[in-house]
Amino acid sequence: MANISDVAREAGVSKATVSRVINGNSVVSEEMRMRVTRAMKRLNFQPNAQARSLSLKKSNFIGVIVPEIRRPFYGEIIDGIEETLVNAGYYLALCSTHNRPGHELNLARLMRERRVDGLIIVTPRELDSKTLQDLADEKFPVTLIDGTAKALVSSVIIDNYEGARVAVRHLIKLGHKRIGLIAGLDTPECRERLRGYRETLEAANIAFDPVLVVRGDYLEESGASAMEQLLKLHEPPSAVFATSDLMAIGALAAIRNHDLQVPDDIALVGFDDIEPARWVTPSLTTVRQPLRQMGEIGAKKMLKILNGEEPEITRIVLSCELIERESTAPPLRKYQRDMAAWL
Amino acid sequence: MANISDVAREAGVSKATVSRVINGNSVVSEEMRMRVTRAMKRLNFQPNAQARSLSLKKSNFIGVIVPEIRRPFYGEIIDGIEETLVNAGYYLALCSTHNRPGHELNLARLMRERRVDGLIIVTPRELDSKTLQDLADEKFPVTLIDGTAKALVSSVIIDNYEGARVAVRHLIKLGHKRIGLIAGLDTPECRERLRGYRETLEAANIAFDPVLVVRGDYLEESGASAMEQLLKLHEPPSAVFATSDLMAIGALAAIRNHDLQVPDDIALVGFDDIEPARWVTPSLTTVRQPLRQMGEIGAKKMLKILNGEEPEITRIVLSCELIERESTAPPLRKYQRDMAAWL
DNA sequence: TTGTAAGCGTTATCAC
DNA sequence: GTGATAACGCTTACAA
Repeated sequence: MANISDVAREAGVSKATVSRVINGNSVVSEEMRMRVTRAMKRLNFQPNAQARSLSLKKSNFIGVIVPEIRRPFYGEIIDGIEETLVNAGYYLALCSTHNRPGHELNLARLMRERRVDGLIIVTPRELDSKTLQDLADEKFPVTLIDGTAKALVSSVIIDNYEGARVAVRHLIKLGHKRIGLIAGLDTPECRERLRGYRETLEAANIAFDPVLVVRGDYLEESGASAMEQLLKLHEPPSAVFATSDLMAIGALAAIRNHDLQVPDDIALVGFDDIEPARWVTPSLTTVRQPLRQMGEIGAKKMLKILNGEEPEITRIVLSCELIERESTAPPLRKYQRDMAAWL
Repeated sequence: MANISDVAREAGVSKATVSRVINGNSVVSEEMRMRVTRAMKRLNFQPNAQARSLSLKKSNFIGVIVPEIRRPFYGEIIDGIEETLVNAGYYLALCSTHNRPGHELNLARLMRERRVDGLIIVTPRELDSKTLQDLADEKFPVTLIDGTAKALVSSVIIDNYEGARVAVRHLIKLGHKRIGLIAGLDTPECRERLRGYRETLEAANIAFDPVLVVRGDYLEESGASAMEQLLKLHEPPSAVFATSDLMAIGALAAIRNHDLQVPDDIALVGFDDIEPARWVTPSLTTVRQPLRQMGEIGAKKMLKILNGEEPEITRIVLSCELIERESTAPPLRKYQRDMAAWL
């Protein structure tokens, strides 16, 4: 493949002139410009962005690290990042930890060697401070999406506490008093949701009952087995708040296996609002996370740091929104059953 | 950040020696190795992979171009690609066309300037030959997943004809005679599925009725409106084959809106077997595409080309598998209704 | 076994 | 305006 020297020779000018024509920032005479342009055409010249990066000390690549690519939850975030970065002339170096905890930081080092200009890490976990702090100390731009770290890096998260409150408040308002919680991985995010759950109950004078709290791993299967546990209870809940839609979908299946109905026998609220939440029957009432927007905001923050506009560390907290669908209703049936018994 | 020269100075050796220690291929005396290693530690040296690439004329980046990242269909493929490539020491430069037809080739040029070592293009469409052929002519490694092109590049696709046959045969075997088709975009892939549909019907002596074929765009909404059209027919189908799960899910909603039941009033078969196919009610009978595997195989082919093992152009055709779930059944109800009328 | 020096393909700083 | 020339940070003949 032709390079600048080839073009320079072909056009009978210096490399410097060719470079000026390519970048179009310096002044070049019209004649030179034509000669160079024509030579580039003839040789089918394509500039080597890699060499350019070496000289400029800027690769225009941003490393993006996610736990998993295929999960729509992350796909949505990545899509938001991608669109924002590409529009600004950056490229994505994407890699996945395949859910290995702590692997983010290995990948971060690798990406760093690749000389990415910055790093966007998407994770539900709390990251070990050391490596991250090293990066921060070197003034290397890092942005965290969905995760937390003690290190001084910018982050975009949602208000998990408030998200949980909204969900539980909704159930309480419908008349539920015995409300189960299917929690996710033991992450700061989920602890916040647990706190939201607990405090909302207590604010409504409903005693917190640890037996109603079961832990899953955010995925479908764990939702099903958590629900199984709740159904085995002496006094099962009339409503359940699952801290991910996937777990809610699993719970739905478990409930159905017991020949019970959602929402009449058990009301169900999810979290995330991934697309399939609309597709299941009954469609899921859930707490929407602005996933795509989280990606966009994280990417925009990165761009600002890269442009030197806003080097300060920010912690952006987005709020969630309750999406009411068919999986929640007042605890009707039970009353009806009781009433039927009275008559 | 420290570079090789810094390390060389710190260790009191030449750059060449440092380089040798880093790459570990040449023989270096134990003493030198120690001195260099210690110097690297002291300076917290991280080699610049970019400069290395420039020298080696090899970036270890593979460009991956997809229509959309968030859609599980592509997510699954990307995940397969990612795992395979990362295990082989490569990195992904990912970008999305955001479904703009033809945009693949612009991105291909951009990635090429970035000096990626190869390009994996995921697309349902037939690509314009010219640009692709240019790349092929330059011996630039390109692999196509799911798409086709007249140009001479390797590709991984599924047997769409056979996939459609399997689906339609299943419906015929159940006793359906009036079978609708919700087709996707007008791509070679979908034309094959249409052909499979048509020829399977004809092989069973069922006349092909163009009124039963409606076109969608593979997405949910289009499936719903296509189904609406089919339901408006004077004589609606008793079974429908949708060429994507997303369209099948849309169709499901439309059917339900008309107070009809799946599978009793209308049986439904999808295509793809994305995760949500299992989650909807009734769960979808569908034709499984080995998505992850397609990504893996495409990536492996790329690795082989890169290693010079298998430069020939191959066209790998994977077969699909029918996954029977709850959305298909014999056209029972109708018979029952007719029988009821007789009594 | 180690060092010297040229090269990878750009950009940027100087002169002219 | 244009052209030498020195970086950028690494690898690799070739020499010693």
